Amino acid sequence: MTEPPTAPRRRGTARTEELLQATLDLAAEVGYAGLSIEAVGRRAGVGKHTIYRRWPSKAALLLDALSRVWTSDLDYRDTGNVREDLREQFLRSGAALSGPPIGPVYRAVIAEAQGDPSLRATLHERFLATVEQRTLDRITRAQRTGELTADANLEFAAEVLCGALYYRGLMSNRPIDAAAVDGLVDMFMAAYGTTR
Amino acid sequence: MTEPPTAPRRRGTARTEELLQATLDLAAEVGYAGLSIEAVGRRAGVGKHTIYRRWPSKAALLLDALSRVWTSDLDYRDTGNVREDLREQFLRSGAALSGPPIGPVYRAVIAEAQGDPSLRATLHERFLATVEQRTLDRITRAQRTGELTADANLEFAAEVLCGALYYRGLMSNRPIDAAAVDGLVDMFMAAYGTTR
DNA sequence: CACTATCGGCACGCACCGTGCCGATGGCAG
DNA sequence: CTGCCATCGGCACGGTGCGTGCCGATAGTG
Repeated sequence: MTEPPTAPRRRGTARTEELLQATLDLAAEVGYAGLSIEAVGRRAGVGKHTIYRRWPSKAALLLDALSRVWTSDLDYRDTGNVREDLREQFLRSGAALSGPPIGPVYRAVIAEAQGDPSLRATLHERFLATVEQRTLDRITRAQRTGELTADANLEFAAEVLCGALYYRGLMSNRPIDAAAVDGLVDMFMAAYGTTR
Repeated sequence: MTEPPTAPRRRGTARTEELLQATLDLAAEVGYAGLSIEAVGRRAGVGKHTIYRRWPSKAALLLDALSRVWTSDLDYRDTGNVREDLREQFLRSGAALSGPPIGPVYRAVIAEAQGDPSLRATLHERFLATVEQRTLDRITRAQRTGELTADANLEFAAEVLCGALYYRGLMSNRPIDAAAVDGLVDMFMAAYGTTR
């Protein structure tokens, strides 16, 4: 993503990796509060200019840092049981969302996005839409295997599932625990499941 | 709320109202970007101290300003048809969330809340929990009239409904249009509706 | 009429953003 | 090996906003 494979590979590339890692470390240590460009620069022993040469804004840096640790939490399992796969995935995503470094960085991106519609669009495209898509893929497979009804509108269902999860994790202050995930998945399965 | 009926009614009370209104006006005019304490003070012709004597932080001011225009959008109708009542209410809430002054102020509160867990709790108690409760009330009535199945877990359902709505309105950049609301309500009714 | 709380105005210290300029450093071409 | 030049870290600047402190002016109260 941030690193073109055939780039001229000057010493800048290594610094880029260090800066992204420093951002994540900082998020893990001091949380959202300390996630400023200056703080990242201080921690990495780097002038601000070195950061601004790579990312046009604080939000861009945070987005890149987020994508560094985010993708690993997106792979749904496929055991043949949708209910269990969704449950397991939601619990895993919920735990990742709640803790460092993903939680603080995600929160920082959301805070930045509130004042910038284009950033909000980018956030949605790069992360939320991806999560929705993976969810849609999984439940579409379930529909094909007969676990879900054929006439279900799964596109909106995927958005509702992810939306409810992120709402609880990032806007509400309640934990994404087993009870919450069960309530969510139960409603989904009650709506579109074939095994009553 | 902010104005006790039997307050000693010094000149301070009138200023409080003016300041809340100035905050809302500012949100409607310049949006999220201009929502700073200093800007509110400038607009109202008021020293910052006059604001800080009333609210301990920027977030507290925004919360009070929000509750000034928020309550009017919470009254569900009860026509005897849950699906239609939910639909109508979600479309109305969605429109309110998208435009000024509620939209910008809400976004500002959310941005502030990302860095302050206690503020996040307050936001949830004062607004999100209220919305969920009203929704729960409405669908509980529907359950009693037989429109919804008796064994449905409506508490989580209410959270899912509101969560999906707020997710779309505040985190995603997609509009809360009829298609989205229909998809949401359809899933809910498919899960717990009795009229198949 | 005097008293006192509140007022608007101004300034401060702090933090951060984003930019400009500097001399130093290190990788690459010749 | 050597010289070149992009990138580097360091520093300073102007701008904005937060939250606080101090000032003299003002307006309600006793």
